[in-house]
Amino acid sequence: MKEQKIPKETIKRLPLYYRCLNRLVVLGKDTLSSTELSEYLGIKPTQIRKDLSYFGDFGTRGVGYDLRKLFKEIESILNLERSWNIAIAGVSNIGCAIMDLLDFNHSGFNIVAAFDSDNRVVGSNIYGITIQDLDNLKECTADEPIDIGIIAVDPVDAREVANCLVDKGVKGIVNFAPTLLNLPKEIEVVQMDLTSELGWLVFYIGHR
Amino acid sequence: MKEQKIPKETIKRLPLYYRCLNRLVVLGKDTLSSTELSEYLGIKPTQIRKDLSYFGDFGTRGVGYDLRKLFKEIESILNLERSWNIAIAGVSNIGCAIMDLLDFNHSGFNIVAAFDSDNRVVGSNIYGITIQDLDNLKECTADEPIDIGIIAVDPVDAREVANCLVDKGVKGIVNFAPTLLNLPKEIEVVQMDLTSELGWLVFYIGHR
DNA sequence: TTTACATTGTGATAACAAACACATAAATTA
DNA sequence: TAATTTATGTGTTTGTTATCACAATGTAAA
Ligand SMILES: NC(=O)c1ccc[n+]([C@@H]2O[C@H](COP(=O)([O-])OP(=O)(O)OC[C@H]3O[C@@H](n4cnc5c(N)ncnc54)[C@H](O)[C@@H]3O)[C@@H](O)[C@H]2O)c1
Ligand SMILES: NC(=O)c1ccc[n+]([C@@H]2O[C@H](COP(=O)([O-])OP(=O)(O)OC[C@H]3O[C@@H](n4cnc5c(N)ncnc54)[C@H](O)[C@@H]3O)[C@@H](O)[C@H]2O)c1
Repeated sequence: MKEQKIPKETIKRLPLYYRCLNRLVVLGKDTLSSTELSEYLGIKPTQIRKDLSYFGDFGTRGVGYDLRKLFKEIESILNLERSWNIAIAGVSNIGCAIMDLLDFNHSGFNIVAAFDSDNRVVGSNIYGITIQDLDNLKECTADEPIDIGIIAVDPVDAREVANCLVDKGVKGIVNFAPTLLNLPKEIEVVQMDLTSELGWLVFYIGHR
Repeated sequence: MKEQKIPKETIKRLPLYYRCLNRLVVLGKDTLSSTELSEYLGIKPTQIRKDLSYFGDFGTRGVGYDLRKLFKEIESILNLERSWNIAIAGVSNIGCAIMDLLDFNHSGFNIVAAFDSDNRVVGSNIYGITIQDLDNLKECTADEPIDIGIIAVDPVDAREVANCLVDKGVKGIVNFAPTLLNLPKEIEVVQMDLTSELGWLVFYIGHR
C-alpha cells in the first residue's frame, strides 16, 4: 500500500463489496478470495484487489481475505461505523418506499425527520416519525443535526427544498426528482433519475 | 465529425441535454450556445461540444445551436422518436411512483403491463393498467413485445423476476431492488440502488 | 469591405481508470 | 526441506475520458 489518490470509481464499488460481504458473513462463511468475490459481483479479481490495496493489505497471500475482518475494514473506510441522520422531504410513494427500506434494514441510516407540504399527511405518523410541515424544516432547530437530505417531492419544488436542506446544514443530498439542483460545490449530490437512465438505456438497446 | 467510438459517458449525458433542451423549447427559446447550456447543467461547454460533435455538426459558428433542431437530433440519437413498451414488476410504493411518473410525463415510455404476486392488488386497475399475477408474466403471450422491464419487487424475488422478464424478451432492465442480477451480457441492466449511493456519499461527506 | 467579435468543431494532450504481468508469500505435498 | 500450488499486492501498460488550444466560420459594426 502507498499513499495515493483514490479513484472515485473505486469508492463507488466499495458499497457493492460491502453488501456482498455482509451477506456472506450472514451465511457463515469465513474466508474469501478475490476470485470468488469476483464471481458474485461480475467485477474482475484484479480490480477488486487493486481497489482494496489503496487502503491497506487486508489479505493473506495463498489464502485470501478474512471475511469478517475485510467487512469491518470496508465499513470503517466508508464511514459506516457511525450512524447517519437523514431527513426525507416528500412522503408520498418514493418517500414511503425509502422510509420502509431504511427502517427495515436498520442500516446505520436513521430517518430523524420527514417533511411534506400536504396537510392531509402532516401530523401523521409513519415508522415512528411524525410528518412535519415543510415550514418546520425552515424554522426548526433540530435536536440532532441532519447529515443527509433525501428529496422526493414534486420536481417543481425540488430546488427550494434543496436550499432549505442546505440551510439546515446537510452535507449531502439524494435527489429523486428530475430536477437539476444548483448547490454549493461542497454539497455532494446524488441524482437518482429514472428518466435519464431510460434515455441512455434505449440508446444501447436500439443500436443492436 | 468523424466515425469514432462514442464514450459511454457521452451517451449518459445526452439525456440531461435532452431534458434541459425540452424545457427551454417549452419556454419559447430559439437559439442556444454551448456556454449557456453549460450554465444550466454545470457541464463544461467544451465537453458539451465534443459530445455533440460525435454525432454531427449541429451548430453554427458564431451563433450557437438551433434549439428545436438540436432537440430533434438528440431525440433521434437516443432512439426516443419511437415509443418503448415497459412492464413493471412489483406495484407497491416504487412501482406506483414509476407508473405515476411515466404516465404523467407521457414520455414515450408506455407501461403496457404490470405484475404483482399479492392477491390483494392483482386484478385492480391503476392508470388503466390491470395488475396481473406474476404467473401471467411466465405464461402470457403478450400482444405487444415488452422492450424494458422495471423491477420493484422484494429483493429476494428480484432475480427470479428478472429471469422471467428476459424470457419474455426484454432487452433492458431497470432494477430498484438491492440485488445483483446475473443476466446474459446482451441485456442492459441499470441498477438503481439507494443504499449503495448512500454508501459512497458518506465516504466523501466523512472525509472533510 | 475590412475589422472585431462570437462561437463552433477538433486534433493534441493530460488526467484518470482498468487490465496485465509478475514478484511475493503462505500453505500443502512429496 | 524442496517443489508445487494458491492467491495477494503492485509497477507498468493499455484504454478511456476530459480538457485545452486554436483553426474555422459565421455575424455585426466601422
Ligand atoms: N428517480 C426515480 O426513479 C423516480 C421514480 C418515480 C418518481 N420520481 C420522482 O420522485 C418524486 C416523488 O414522487 P412520488 O410519486 O413519490 O411523489 P408524488 O409526486 O406523488 O408527491 C410528491 C409528494 O411531495 C409532497 N410535496 C410537494 N411539494 C412539497 C414541498 N415543497 N415540501 C414538502 N413536500 C412536498 C407532496 O405533498 C407529495 O406528498 C417526484 O419528483 C417524481 O418525479 C423519481
Ligand atoms: N433504489 C431505491 O431507491 C429504492 C428505494 C426504496 C426501496 N427500494 C427497493 O425497491 C423494491 C420495492 O420496494 P417497495 O417499497 O416499492 O415495495 P415493497 O417492498 O413494499 O413490496 C414489494 C411489492 O412487490 C410485490 N412482489 C413481491 N414478490 C413479487 C414477485 N415475485 N412478483 C411480483 N410481485 C412481487 C409485493 O406484492 C409488493 O407489492 C424493494 O426491493 C426495495 O428494497 C429501492
